[in-house]
Formats: sequence, structure tokens, C-alpha cells
Amino acid sequence: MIRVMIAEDQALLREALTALIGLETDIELVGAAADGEEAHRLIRQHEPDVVLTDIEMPGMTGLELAALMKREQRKTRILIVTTFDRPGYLRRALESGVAGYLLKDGPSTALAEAVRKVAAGERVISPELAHQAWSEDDPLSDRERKLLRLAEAGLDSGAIAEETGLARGTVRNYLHAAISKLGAGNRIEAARLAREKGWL
Amino acid sequence: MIRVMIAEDQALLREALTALIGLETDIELVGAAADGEEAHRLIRQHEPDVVLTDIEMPGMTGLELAALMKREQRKTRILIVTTFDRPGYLRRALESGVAGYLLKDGPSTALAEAVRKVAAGERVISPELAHQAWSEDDPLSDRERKLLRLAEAGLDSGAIAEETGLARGTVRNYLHAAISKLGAGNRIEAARLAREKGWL
DNA sequence: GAAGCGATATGACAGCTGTCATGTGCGACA
DNA sequence: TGTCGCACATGACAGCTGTCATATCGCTTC
Repeated sequence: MIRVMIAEDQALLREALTALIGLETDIELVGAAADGEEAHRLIRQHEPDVVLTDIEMPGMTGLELAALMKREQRKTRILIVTTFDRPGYLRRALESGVAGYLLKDGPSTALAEAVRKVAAGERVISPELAHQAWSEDDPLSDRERKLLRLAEAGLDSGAIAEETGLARGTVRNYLHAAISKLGAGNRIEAARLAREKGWL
Repeated sequence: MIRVMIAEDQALLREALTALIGLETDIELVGAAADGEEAHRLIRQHEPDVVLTDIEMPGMTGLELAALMKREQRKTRILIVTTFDRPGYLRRALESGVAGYLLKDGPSTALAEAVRKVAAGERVISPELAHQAWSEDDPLSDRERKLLRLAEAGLDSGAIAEETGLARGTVRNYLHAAISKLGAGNRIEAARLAREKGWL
């Protein structure tokens, strides 16, 4: 019997996944959490074989949860189930040590199958994504990413400078580097491109 | 017996909803569609009492589907099930003539209950949203909305002018109006604010 | 018909943005 | 130790953006 836990903040999807798992005879649901911290607590309590989780959750993301499993040397393996099909997300997920990455777009039959494979120690990646796993490197530095996020929120160079303690000219310089690396025409387009790739 | 159809492009959620509906004894599933056009075809074929649908779908949105039901004078009623909790979305949905608007955040028990109420002719709105239904009017004109969307994508005034056939000065003027109406400091912030409200 | 109003349209001007040249300091590495 | 690369920093300049004054047109209201 494979012991599974669900961590998903959308109640409807969480309970629907519960219903789907309930249809399988060789998989047992041992808990369901609505946020990352509750998930961590329940994992320590039940020590499931596999945790189905979204990436974005209140409290703790699915990726942080995966990193935590590694740090605490648990055998519990993380299977990400998400809508985000951006290359950067998959890359970051794999680097966090997740055992699988499924898209919510995929057929539900893939879910139980993926749980079985992950429980057996295999690594599972949505076929739609497998080819783009190592597609393109994030060329942005931490500084560029941070300033790009502020620019995306609508702050002008002066406000970003104040926020970060940099000079206005320096802010423009970093944004110029980001714009140039991404092949964009301005900071707005640069932010959009970076977000599409999953780099923000 | 209430006859229900599901229109949802995420396969996993679609099949999970199917599983949830399957648990109810007084509700019967008569079809499931992965996009708006397929949904329309299946509605004409099966004439369900209620259609569960997301707003954003390939082919046709759930709101367009609702408007179509009204135009074709069908008795089929649309129940929106979505993640979008922005005020503007609910307002536009109600104006499109939907019979209900549920958040995926809500408990799954609310789903069957909502289906029953909608089938009985009632109107159902997620309690989290009810208070903000008429919270704030969209102050933007169609022209302003369109230009704001182009600006959000990273086009500069010149590119937007070319795209729309307007003069550069006119483009800046419309964006200025939008910025001013929204109390923003620049076009980026204006686009962000408008999107948060659900006006884009 | 005249006044009022909103949508459309344009140009002038100050300030902001993107680009580039240039410079400093720090750690890596042969 | 030198120099190489990289992050950090700044100023100059052309072009773009935000703001405002202004004007036309169609429609409503009296």
C-alpha cells in the first residue's frame, strides 16, 4: 500500500484530488494539508511515502518542502502538481530535489501512475515538459532579478534606488543589463520575458 | 435528477470534478468538455440543466458561453468555478448572465450545494466575494483598456501608435488618462493596478 | 439652435529611461 | 604579483514618457 499525502491550498482541487486517489486500491491517503507548514507537520506525524503538492502555497512552497525533506533526511518524496509550465520552474524544482513534476493539464490517469513510479524510486516529469528541462539558462544576476521585480511593480528608477540603497544611475545600469541580456526593448518587456521563462 | 456538464481545460481538475460529482446521488454528469467550443457543441446535444465552467478556456470563455445561452434562449444555466477573485471578474460574470460564481478556494461541499441551488433557479455567489460585487466601478474606457494592455506587454508609445493607427501623442494621452484615473505614477503601475482589480 | 459633454486627436515641454563610456574595488587564479 | 573577470557605481546624451493646453466632432439636453 502506498501512503500518500496531499498539500494544496485550493480546497476544491484538494478534495477533488482526494476523491481521485480514493478510486485507487493500492494507494492510501493519510492526510491533507491546506498550506506548507501544516503539510510539514503532517509529514512528520504520518511519514507518508509520497506528498502531492502545488508549488505556490501559503506558508511554504512545494519546493521549500522538497528541500526540507532532503535536509531532514526523510524518505518521503515530493511530487509537484502545478499549472506552471515555465521552464525555470521545472529547473528550480529539480534542483530542490523533487521526485516528480506533473502539470494539471495532464490526464488524471497520469496521477496514480506517477504516484506509483515516485513511490518506486523513479523520477517522473510531465512529457510536455521533459524536452524543455534544460532548455535555457537564467542569465540574470540576483541584483538584476530584484530590480526587475521592482520595475515590474511600477516603481521608477528613483523609487527603486531609494528602496535598494543604490544610485539612480546604477539602477538604470542594472536594468539595462537585464534588458540587454533578455533581448528586450525596455524594462517592461524584459520583466514580461523573464516572468514567462520563470526567472522571476 | 439534475443533469450537469463540465467545461474545464485542465484535465486533472476536470476529471477530479467528475469524481466529485459522481459522489452525489441526485446529480448526473452528462458530458465534459476541454474547451469552450466543445462545450457549446455538447450543450446543444445534451441540453444540461447546469454547466460547471472556468472563465478562461481555449476557444470560448465561460462568460461568452453564458452570454450565448441567453442569446440562444436556452434553459441551461452557467455556474462559474474559477480561481479569479478579482472584483471586476465577478461583475463582468454577473453582467454576462451567469447563474453562479464559485471560487476554487471554497470547500468542495459547496459545489454540489451550488449546483442544486442553480438548478432550482437561485443565484449563487461565493460568500468571500459577495461583499465586493459592487465594490468599485471600472473607470477605464475601451480605448484606455486596449492601450494599457499593449503597454503592459512592453510596447512603447511608438509601437502602440503603429499597432492602433493612432498618433504617438494620442497614445500618450490615453495612457495619461488611465494613469490619472487609477492614481498610478506611470503606465506600468497603472496596468498592474487595473489587472489586480480585474479590469484588464 | 445653443450649450454642454465626452471621445478623439495633437503638440510642447520638463523629467525619466535606455545606452554607453568610464572608473573603482574585490576575489580568483595562474 | 599581476591581470582577469565581475559586481558596483556614475555621468552624459538622445529619445521616450507624463503632463497639460488646446481643438474638433458627434451626441444629448434644454
